Amino acid sequence: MPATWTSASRKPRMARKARVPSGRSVARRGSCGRSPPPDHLPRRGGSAMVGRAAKGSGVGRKREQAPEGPMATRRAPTITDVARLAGVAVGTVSNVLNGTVPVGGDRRDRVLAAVAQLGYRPNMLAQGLRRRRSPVVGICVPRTSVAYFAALVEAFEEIASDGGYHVMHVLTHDAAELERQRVASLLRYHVGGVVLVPGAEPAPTLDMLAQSDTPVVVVDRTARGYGFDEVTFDNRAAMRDATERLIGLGHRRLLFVVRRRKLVVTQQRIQGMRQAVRGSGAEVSAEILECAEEQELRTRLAVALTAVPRPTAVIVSNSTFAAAAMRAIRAMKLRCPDDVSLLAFDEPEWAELVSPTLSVVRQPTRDIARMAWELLLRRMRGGADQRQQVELKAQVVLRDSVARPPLASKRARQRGG
DNA sequence: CATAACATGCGGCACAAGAC
DNA sequence: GTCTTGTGCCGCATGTTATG
Repeated sequence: MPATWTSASRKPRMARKARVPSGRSVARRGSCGRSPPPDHLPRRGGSAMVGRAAKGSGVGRKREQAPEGPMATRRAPTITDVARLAGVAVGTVSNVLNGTVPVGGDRRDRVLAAVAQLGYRPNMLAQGLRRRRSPVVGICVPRTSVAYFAALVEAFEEIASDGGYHVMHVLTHDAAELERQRVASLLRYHVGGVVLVPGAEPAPTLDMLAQSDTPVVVVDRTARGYGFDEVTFDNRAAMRDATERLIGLGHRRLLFVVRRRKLVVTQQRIQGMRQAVRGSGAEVSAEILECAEEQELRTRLAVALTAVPRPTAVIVSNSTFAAAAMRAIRAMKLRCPDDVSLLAFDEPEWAELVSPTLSVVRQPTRDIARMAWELLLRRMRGGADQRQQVELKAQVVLRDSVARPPLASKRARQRGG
């Protein structure tokens, strides 16, 4: 059987073969023939029966013969129930609720009253089926413990919701296989589109998405060679700016703590850091420390900060690392920023609540979400032709956790008298 | 204009028929 | 008896068409 029947290929209902002794086939035939099936056979309702059911002819599905009211049948009320209670056609209910055709006066009031009385909520799966468009879009991010991803999901949900869509949200926990599984489950739900923040090894997931017809927008990290629309921010420039600001304050020993060195964004940040170091003309050491988890970071950062000479400024790649770094610095009885400065990519809500307040690279989260939504919507509506790549700017916000390094501030005090 | 009737969308499932 | 293939039902909301 073809996956889709076109109107040309679809068999007329009357012409369908009724198989005996298949009870359901007979029932179907009875329905199509517009005469009630024998009483001992199951009856199929369907909208064709609605008018007669609405008029109380007593012809309808078996379940329609159950006691009236949703509580009696323990199923969610359908548009048919609303129509029957209001004494109008199903199409009229649809027209009232969707405003497709104006329905006035008493009928409209009866429909709205029936909706309220039954607590009717349109079935989105059925709507999607009929409209050939899923009202749900998927967003897949590595984790929501990172403030940036949490904010991204929140902003995207808000924007998509304003557009009449719902968001199904999955997490990959930075594991390639989980990422593939989670995205596969989104595809099984036939979401209308997918926004993906890819992990370090996204090829299987991206291959799968490329083979599906689902519109995709890749966010935050690039996916070269796949032709997906992309929304990123300029990590290289952001890191270059941050590094230049630190060097400008007198820092000469920098430590960049990352979760995954392999990530494209991490590579870009490292490049930005090196560009700034080269451009400064000063003798600056810039080390990279790769830590998979927060506990590992606390241990290894403690080791790094006992080195002689120790780093004077630490840059971390996200908010959970920022919290772990603060703990490590405190545990070592070091002072931030007097002994070591701290700057984080990502701006958690607590950045301005802690002491010292946290310096950050602020990602344009809301703009990223809005742009991702616009691109996805364009793809879902079939209006997109060429691949779009949008790169937004991040902003370095220096607060109390960044200051001149110990030696530089001593010299500055001496110069100042 | 308002309404009723009908057709349609998709995929899982049950079932019949045929092949082995 | 088992497996494969093909057919049609079922769920539900809504767009389209015919009718009053």
